[in-house]
Amino acid sequence: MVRKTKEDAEITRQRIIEAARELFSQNGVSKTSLEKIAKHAGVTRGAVYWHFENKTALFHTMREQVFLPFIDRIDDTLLASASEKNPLKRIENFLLATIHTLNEDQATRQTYEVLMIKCEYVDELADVLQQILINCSDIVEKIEQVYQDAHRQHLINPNHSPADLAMDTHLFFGGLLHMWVKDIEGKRFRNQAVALVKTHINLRQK
Amino acid sequence: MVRKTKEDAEITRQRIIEAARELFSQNGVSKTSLEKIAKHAGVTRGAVYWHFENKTALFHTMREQVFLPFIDRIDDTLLASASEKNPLKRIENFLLATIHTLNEDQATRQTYEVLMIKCEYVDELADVLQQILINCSDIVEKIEQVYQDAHRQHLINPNHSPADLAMDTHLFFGGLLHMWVKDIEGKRFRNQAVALVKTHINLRQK
DNA sequence: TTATATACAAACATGACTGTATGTAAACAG
DNA sequence: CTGTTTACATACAGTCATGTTTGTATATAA
Repeated sequence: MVRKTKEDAEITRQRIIEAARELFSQNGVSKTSLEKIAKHAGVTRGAVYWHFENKTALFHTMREQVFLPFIDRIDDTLLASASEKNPLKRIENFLLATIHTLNEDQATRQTYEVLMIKCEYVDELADVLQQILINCSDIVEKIEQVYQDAHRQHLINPNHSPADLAMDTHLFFGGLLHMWVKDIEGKRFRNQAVALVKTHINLRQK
Repeated sequence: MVRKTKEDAEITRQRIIEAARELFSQNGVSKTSLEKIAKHAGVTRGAVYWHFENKTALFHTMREQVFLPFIDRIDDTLLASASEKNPLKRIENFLLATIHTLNEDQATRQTYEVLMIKCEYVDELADVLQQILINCSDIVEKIEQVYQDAHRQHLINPNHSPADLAMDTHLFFGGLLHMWVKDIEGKRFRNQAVALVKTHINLRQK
């Protein structure tokens, strides 16, 4: 039994990605060989090299599987004024939704772990950093729009510019995510992440 | 010429550490072999193994060379009320001093880079994360003390607890440092890091 | 029905890195 | 002045990862 149907092949491909994600998050990207990934996925390196050019390509695919859907969902929670009228609440909900996904979805959690503390951004991965920076800029812009809403509705201190608030919130949340991921035992940050977000938003209120 | 005096040996040791730091920050920890480090330091692997047990030990030494002095200096800028009376200014100065060191001192800059985006926290390095978390807790505590000062002096909104403000500031700064390091071209964050710090502190003022 | 492309497994070739063991000349202690 | 230790350089052994090539059974298209 060698040749599989297209559906079977797709399943194999997914298995390889999952295996890579798990092993990356357990042992780091560099210390995870394609041999180990293949074995963990129940195939040989032949299969891995068939579906992916090399380990770097696998890494990119793993990242995209979590981040492309994430980017798509941003507008829903952040900019959808239909569901939540209060702009500050919308920002809060956006941040809380991310925390919630991290708590509930193992794939997302593992991927964040790999991206933040279990890979080295050099050579082929160096340009991922630029991608991340661009993504961040986009998010900051969107948060700024929501703060402008809040400004117009006189919900926040008029002395503070929406741009400054947005950047400050973004940096806060970046820091929080990093601490969340680093706090593997979960006793210092993970269990109080929600409270920290609410506090941060509360600091904006007049 | 083989045997060196103690001073010569210490110079060799320092050269090896410097070489490691530079190569780590260029190519990442995993892709930097002890052979390359030795060559870059003008010695052979024999010298490296004489001075350090292995690459992990070298990594720890590199980290400590930057962080032990950093921890020592914290109290000077942050808690020394003699030099700066205004608590909010003291926090601002502390953050700005760190940015300043990053801008001026190449060793610090490279070490931060390695620690944040060019190493993988697995196996022997996993417990470095715990060290980092403990350090962070200490810093948050100290910042909280300063915010308490500010609270007593009625410099900040009395509704905000010093503990919340301290944690928020710490997370903000963690996020800022990460973006600072990732922004290698320096056009998105590095050049406006100082302004971002000042804005953050301004947000606290009544 | 058959030719071809697919989806892998298996084998091959190569190189790099680590750790250790050994050699050695000079510094240093007595 | 001599024995010992120091501060390395050199040589050796073993493991492991990568990329490529080849083999092959079968799905699929024509």
